[in-house]
Amino acid sequence: MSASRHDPLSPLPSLPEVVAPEVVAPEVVAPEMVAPEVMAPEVVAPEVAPRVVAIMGPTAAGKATVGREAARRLSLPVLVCDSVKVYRGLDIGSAKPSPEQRAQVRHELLDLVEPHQSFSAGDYARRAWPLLSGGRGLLVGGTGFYLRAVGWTHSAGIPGRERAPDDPQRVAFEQRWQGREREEPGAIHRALHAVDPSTARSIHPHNVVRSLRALWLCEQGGRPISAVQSADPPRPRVHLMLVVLDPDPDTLQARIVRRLDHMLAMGWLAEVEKLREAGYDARYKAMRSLGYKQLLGVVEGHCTLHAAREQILGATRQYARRQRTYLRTQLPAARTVQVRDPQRCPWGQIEAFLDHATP
RNA sequence: GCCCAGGUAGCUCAGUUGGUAGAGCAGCGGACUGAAAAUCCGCGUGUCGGUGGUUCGACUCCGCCCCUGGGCA
Repeated sequence: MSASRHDPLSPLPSLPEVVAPEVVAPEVVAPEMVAPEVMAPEVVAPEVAPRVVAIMGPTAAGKATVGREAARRLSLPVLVCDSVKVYRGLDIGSAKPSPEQRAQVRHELLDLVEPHQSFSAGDYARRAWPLLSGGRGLLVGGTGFYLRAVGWTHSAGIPGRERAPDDPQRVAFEQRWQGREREEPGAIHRALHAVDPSTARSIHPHNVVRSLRALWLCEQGGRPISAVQSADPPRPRVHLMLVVLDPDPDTLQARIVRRLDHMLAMGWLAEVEKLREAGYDARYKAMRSLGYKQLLGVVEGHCTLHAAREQILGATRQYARRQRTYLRTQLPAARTVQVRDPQRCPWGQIEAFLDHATP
């Protein structure tokens, strides 16, 4: 079971905290054991892996404020880890830092692409790695999946993984299969089961997005993706300290409501109108982000602003819950601390972690 | 005051000829290998408005009362 948490090979490992120079890291695969194209080119030896503090947490937890304070204390730029803030023009709804805040503290990994462009976790990781070359890094954001892409190598050597979602060949492949799925529901998952039973078993048959993704990877790799993955399991590439901002539920709910109303007062709806006038509608993934999708409905006259506000609130709570689950279960950092009160961040621990073993 | 239509899960509503209830949304939990603010999965005891009656048995039939719409005065 490649993607199953029951497979002992599958859980993400984290780097050992102390690495003596003579110890050979178990994660580093001997070159003669694998074909060159399967080797992850970016594998780093543990002793030179960057030390990264990631301030993560559910939406509206107050990450940005803590992140800026951390940046000042640690003299590091904020590397924003957020899958919506990478889009230009999605400013108010994604709660991007203001120009004043950007003038005070350096922010990176914002405004990387236009809303019609595709952008993946891999793209994000490739942009983030050069910014860690100093050996220390501060990531701040809510997209755990992007942090995972930065912190661990994944499935090196699969040709398809480098192809963007809007690659013509990939688009043709997906359209062909989606057509078949419409005629014959379940066709994609059955096809996946035929070529890669163990991956198919780890994906629910109704999850067409992931089934299709896996099928594409099998097709591109010319063999089951589960085989590729077990030959090349994830390896940690940074020393990660995870600081999870996790306010109590009532506080978070109140903050979510307050922040949404603030965004609306700042002109979020006008921002969506402007984007739509520029041709960006629900066809584009960026515009299906939380809140943008609902406000697009208002702009197009399908629903009232009042109704959209209620829907956004509900969707935001659900999203916050998913974030908390992800951070709790999917990111085995070398060290994890939970912070209930953003005023009481363990700065001493964070500084000690960053300084430890830094050349 | 009279007539009609309703009162069932937090909300909107189903409930066939009587056998003590179930959908959607909300809520809660979970999965996650470069589409992740996406995608997907799981979780349903609620004085069936109240009360008296008919019945072996009432959300269901009958009486009275209360509440909410609409209509007539």
